Amino acid sequence: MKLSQRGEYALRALLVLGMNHGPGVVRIRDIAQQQNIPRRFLEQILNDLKAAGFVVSKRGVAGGYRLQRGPEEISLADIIRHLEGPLAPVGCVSVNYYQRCSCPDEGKCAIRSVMQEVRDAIVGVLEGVSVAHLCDRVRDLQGPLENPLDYII
Amino acid sequence: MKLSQRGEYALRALLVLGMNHGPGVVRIRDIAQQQNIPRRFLEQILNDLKAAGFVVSKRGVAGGYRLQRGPEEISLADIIRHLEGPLAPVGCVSVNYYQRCSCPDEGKCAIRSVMQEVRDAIVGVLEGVSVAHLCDRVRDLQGPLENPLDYII
DNA sequence: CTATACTTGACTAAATTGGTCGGGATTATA
DNA sequence: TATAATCCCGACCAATTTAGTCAAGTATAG
Repeated sequence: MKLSQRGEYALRALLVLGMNHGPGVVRIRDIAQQQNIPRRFLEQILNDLKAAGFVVSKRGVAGGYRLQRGPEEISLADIIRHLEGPLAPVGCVSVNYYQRCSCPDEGKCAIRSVMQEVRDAIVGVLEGVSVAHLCDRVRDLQGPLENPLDYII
Repeated sequence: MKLSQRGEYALRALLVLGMNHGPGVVRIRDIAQQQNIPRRFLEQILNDLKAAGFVVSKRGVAGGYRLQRGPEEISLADIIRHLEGPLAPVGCVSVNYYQRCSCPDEGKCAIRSVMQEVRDAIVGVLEGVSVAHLCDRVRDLQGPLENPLDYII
């Protein structure tokens, strides 16, 4: 698993939406400014996240984005799988994006058995962290803030 | 961490060299045939592994390759780091290939803290497995063989 | 009506991936 | 010493991915 720039931007955007979760909606422009993400690129990314059902949008003047489900219900594993494809280091140990490899017998492939362990280790971490958890970490890491709107991500 | 085709070929080649470790030397051609790797491509890869000090070569008629150090002394982490760069999913949590990211304070970045855990999980597995361990796994997975030269990788 | 925001799809430059190829240097052995 | 086998080295190439940009369209609050 490797996180591309696009993937990192997506996580940051979702985290902002998580921190501001509620009935209202956050503008692309604000996310882009706060997180220093090229605006046009972020448009593309959020559009993709919308198509995938992670966020919903509202158009027009007071428009913007909001998480579709609650932040507790979105795991980093889900997000990254959608953005980057397999979490596993090789296709032949991926559960969601399995791809047979060229070795004659996968059951007896030593390299595969190690990669299996790597996959499990990665997935173990990422399945266990939701957007809500991420928000908690933001609060923990930053301690008590003077101005509660000053959080950094 | 994602393993490219090149990386997988390299691991397979090193595993073959591990299985045949001794004073002698193994020809590129044999490795390529046994593992179904394009010969010219494998030349390139082994050359790289040689420059990195994982293997040594002998030129001329009875030439070939052999591991430079003992198979117990080469960890998969070392190999993959050399072939693919950082094991970490993002540069800002990589120990050996650290790269500062754009967030204002890494110490307070929630995403980074998760990626740190992912990195540790990956490294934990790969540091713990050497080429010798891989060879053991090959033998374990394949059980008692009729012909001891018939092992598959 | 109009300014603001999201929407859609095309486009692009640069880097990475997965190789191929030609020819040169070295060496065991006949 | 000739020669065939083997490694060595650098250039080259096509396809894919990555990180964006851009233009023009659609919806909507005020």
